[in-house]
Amino acid sequence: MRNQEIADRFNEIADMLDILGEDAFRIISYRRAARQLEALTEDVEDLVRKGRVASIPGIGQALGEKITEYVTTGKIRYHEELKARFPPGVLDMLRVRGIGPKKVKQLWQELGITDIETLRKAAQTHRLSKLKGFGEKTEEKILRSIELVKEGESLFLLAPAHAIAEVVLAHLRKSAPVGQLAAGGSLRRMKEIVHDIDILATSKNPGAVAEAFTTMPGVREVLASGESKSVVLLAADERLIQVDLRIVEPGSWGAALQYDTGSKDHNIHLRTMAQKRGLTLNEYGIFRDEKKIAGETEESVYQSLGLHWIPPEMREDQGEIELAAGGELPRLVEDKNIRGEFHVHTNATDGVDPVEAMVDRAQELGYAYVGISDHSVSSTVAFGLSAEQALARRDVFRVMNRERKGFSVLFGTECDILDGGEMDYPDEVLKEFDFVIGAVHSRFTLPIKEMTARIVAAIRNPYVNILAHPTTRKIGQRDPIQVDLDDVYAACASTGTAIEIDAYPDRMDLNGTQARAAHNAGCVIAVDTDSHAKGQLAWMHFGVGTARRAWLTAPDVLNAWPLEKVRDFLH
DNA sequence: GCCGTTTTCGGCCCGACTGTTTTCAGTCG
Repeated sequence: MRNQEIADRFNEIADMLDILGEDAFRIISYRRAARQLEALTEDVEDLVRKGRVASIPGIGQALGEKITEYVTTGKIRYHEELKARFPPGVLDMLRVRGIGPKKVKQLWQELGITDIETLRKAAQTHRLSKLKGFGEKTEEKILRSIELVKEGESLFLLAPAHAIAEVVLAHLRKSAPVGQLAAGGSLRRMKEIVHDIDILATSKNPGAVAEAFTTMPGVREVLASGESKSVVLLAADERLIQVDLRIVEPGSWGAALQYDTGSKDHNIHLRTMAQKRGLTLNEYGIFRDEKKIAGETEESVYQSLGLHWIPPEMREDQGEIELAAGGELPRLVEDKNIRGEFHVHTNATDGVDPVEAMVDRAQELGYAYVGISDHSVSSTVAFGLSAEQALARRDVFRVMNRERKGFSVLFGTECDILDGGEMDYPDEVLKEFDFVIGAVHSRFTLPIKEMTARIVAAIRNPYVNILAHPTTRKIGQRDPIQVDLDDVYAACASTGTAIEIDAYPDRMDLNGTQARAAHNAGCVIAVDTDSHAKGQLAWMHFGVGTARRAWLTAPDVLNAWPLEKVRDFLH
């Protein structure tokens, strides 16, 4: 998959054209194409082979040719030519908050400043204030922003970001005169990575809400503060996360929530639709000639455009608006549809809680069944069990099943897939389990052909029921393995092997885009938490959110099935 | 640079906050 590489180059081209002061709409086209490539479910190389790149929205003749050029030659000549005109470091300056393309151009051409370090020194010695449009405050702001750039790119996992948002919401509910209150943005769309937190409130006294917001505990920097919008940097998990607050009148709640939730492309699509109908859509409502015709609820906004309400997780402009227009939106899986899960560890291997505690929690969550799947022998760092140790636990499961009326505990294993695709336990051991999860935990750097063959071989093992965390990525720590996911999906579909959305926060593997492709290839999806402690079973909410980003319905999700049907599938 | 039940040319989503300006450009989302 080279989608991201091409997206990065398109974004760089856009940055460079921006600094050069080229036509703004051309720049928008590059950025939009980059976003489309990042969200694409298919491998762009496949599309090139099939001559279908121009089928991607926002990709026409010129960008299609550049994509084809990159796929065939590994570079884009236009990108290289542009880049040769820029000293190294110039584009980095865009990462400093408050510095945009116009200021970069001024700094570079009028003062010869071409990197962040020189910029810092120039600000300290007040050389910047000589420039038109720069003043004392701008210098101070630049110095502070450079410090913040060093505190790391803000990349937050969904689960912790969700927890931070809950704290902010609780604070505002307690200490500010708010009416309605919610988090929007990519958090509400359940993206596995979020860069900031968007909070939306209604209030009759916006000033007081903004005051409570900008002075709440943990605020390190107030970046903006006005009657309708405030932005702060909040210290959380030993880093800084940007939190935006927007305050509107109750009558604009729905329009503002819709606006704040995004995605950007989804919103642009809606606004274009509104425009064609002679309407204006903004965060305050839908207007016909200055007269507001909708906006109090999200439903009213969508309805006035002839659309059904679209679940936030689907709002990526990937065809959901067309479905909503035809009344053909899928009925997405919900938390309450989940009847159990399969990927749960205990203190028999690397979990912290005993099996009884994990099962208790599963019952408290209202599940009908839970599968316990501790590690196999080769996972030495996870204290994997020998075949004898694993099978010796069967009696414990028999007792639990006798004692717990109306609840079933399934006896499983998360069995390593070894280098050549053979399983870590022999078949005569695997057949003793109620279910087997296959997983790669070693040799992550195999070349794509070997890795694909290895995983497909495991999928073809008749005792393997579920493929766990298929790409083995750990967000921010380990890249995904090189594997042909299309081959993996095809193998899973043809053998009746489920494929997993592992909802462990730094895995989220498959992610929504991939799970949608797996589903389209005919795979059954299992949503699991990979819990290593009882509190982690609650992460199912984020797994379900990811399943919803994949447009899955309850019948598409293995653990939303009744137990009898699950047993049939496992057999 | 893209795109088309008003268009193959002439449009392109819409608004808030800041700082440096005397009415607005730049930045950000």
